[in-house]
Amino acid sequence: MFKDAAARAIPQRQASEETRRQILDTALALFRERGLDATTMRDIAAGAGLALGAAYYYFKGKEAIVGAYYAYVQEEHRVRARAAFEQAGTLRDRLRAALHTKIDIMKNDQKLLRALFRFGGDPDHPLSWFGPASREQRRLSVEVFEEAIAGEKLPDDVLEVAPLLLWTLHMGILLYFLYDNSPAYRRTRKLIDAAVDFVIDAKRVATLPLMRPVRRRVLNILRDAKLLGESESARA
Amino acid sequence: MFKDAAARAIPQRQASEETRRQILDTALALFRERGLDATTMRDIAAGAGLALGAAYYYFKGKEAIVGAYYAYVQEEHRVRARAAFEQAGTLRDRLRAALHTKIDIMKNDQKLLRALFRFGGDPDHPLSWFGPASREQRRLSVEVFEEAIAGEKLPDDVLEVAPLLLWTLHMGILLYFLYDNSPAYRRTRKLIDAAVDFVIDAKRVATLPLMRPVRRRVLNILRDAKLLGESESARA
DNA sequence: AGTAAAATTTGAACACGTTCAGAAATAGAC
DNA sequence: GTCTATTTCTGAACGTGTTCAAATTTTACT
Repeated sequence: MFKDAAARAIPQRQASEETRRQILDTALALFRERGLDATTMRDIAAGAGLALGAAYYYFKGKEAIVGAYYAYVQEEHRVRARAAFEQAGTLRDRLRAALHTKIDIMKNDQKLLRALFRFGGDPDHPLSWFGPASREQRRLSVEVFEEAIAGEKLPDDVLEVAPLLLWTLHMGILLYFLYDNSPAYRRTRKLIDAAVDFVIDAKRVATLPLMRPVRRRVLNILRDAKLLGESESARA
Repeated sequence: MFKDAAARAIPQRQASEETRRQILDTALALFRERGLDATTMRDIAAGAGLALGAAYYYFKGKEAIVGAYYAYVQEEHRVRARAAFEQAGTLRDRLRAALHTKIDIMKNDQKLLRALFRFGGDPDHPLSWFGPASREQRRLSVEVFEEAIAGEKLPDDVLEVAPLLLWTLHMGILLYFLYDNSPAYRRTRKLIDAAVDFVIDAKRVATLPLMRPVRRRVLNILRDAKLLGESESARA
């Protein structure tokens, strides 16, 4: 039948990967130009010089193309944020970089992102924000914020929730970005800076020893809600 | 041509409103049974004993039917929350009531709600969460939380943001509800109770005179982001 | 009752996303 | 070079949401 799974996973034709790219590039160009809904699979196939069916050979469907874009955004965010972290010394700089780089990547794709957000609420959908299907993508996204606060001296319990909270903030800012129609998304940029300043202050207050009981309460809420995995300090 | 606008607004046929109801009820029954996507407009029309086109005479499209359900949820929430407010004395009781009644209304429609959430991210969509098209619905929804805290003695600035913050919390809980697969949505119920307790505590801290500068900063962020309308205390 | 206008209903038609049976092109073995 | 299996590609076909011109029913008025 076939040699083995590993060998079979490698594309036999070098042209294959190129064709896939061609379809993806054509699709994204059309999405940006006319929007997701106004771009038909027939348009995409024609633009890539192929028949309709060929597009479905490379992508399971229209949403899968959007999914490929999403994966690109995450990977690019990782790369750019890390590069920025090399230069940025203070926590403020690192948090700003983590958020601004994300907007940098998506700044030309507001319409596309709006369409992507459609699938967020449905846990069973492969492109949901919190569902099991996008678990890996989410992990990578949270990891960026883990790295952003990596050098900080923080109590254990804060270390445990901080990345999740920052990721949530980041999702909120993304949502704001979707609705932002100010030139060059200046309002989103300002919101990021203001939000980061607020986070810095909140950190100062939240890490006071006095606040330990409050932190424990928040942790317990999140754990009961299964929003946070179990951990050592669970039975306190 | 016709008498006048007022007379014309009244349905000529009493049967008309009944037919509309019939379509809506059939649609919702099918949505609950098979889900939104698996239910076709042809199914709905057939179930209501009509031809396909008739369904489009009463509803602009499939999404409009979902929109009608959404409007029902809001109205029902208003009614139930107010009834509960009559009985509930403490702020804790009132906030709990405001949130629990909402879940009560939607508890059989998780799948439908997931489909509704699809449109939330797109500002141009009539069913978006924050867009101009759903402004009125949103106002009604925020109003419930205004009423929940109506009797409280609160500083002006807190009064200004509190309903918006509570509404945001409520949206977050809704999102959690969408993903909750615990029996009888017990996790969502627990989260509501815990979140309300947290809000009560947060209120206690946030209303301290000491916290006034912090409150002003938050207010300024929200105003700069246009998430809050301008007001008297804007130039402080 | 008769008539015209309006409201309601019909079902064919359109463009879309997706599927699929098979055709064409290519790779690998001999 | 020939043959076979695999990859790649084609385009017709299906079911969908939506539109629309036309048919039918009801209302309003004389």
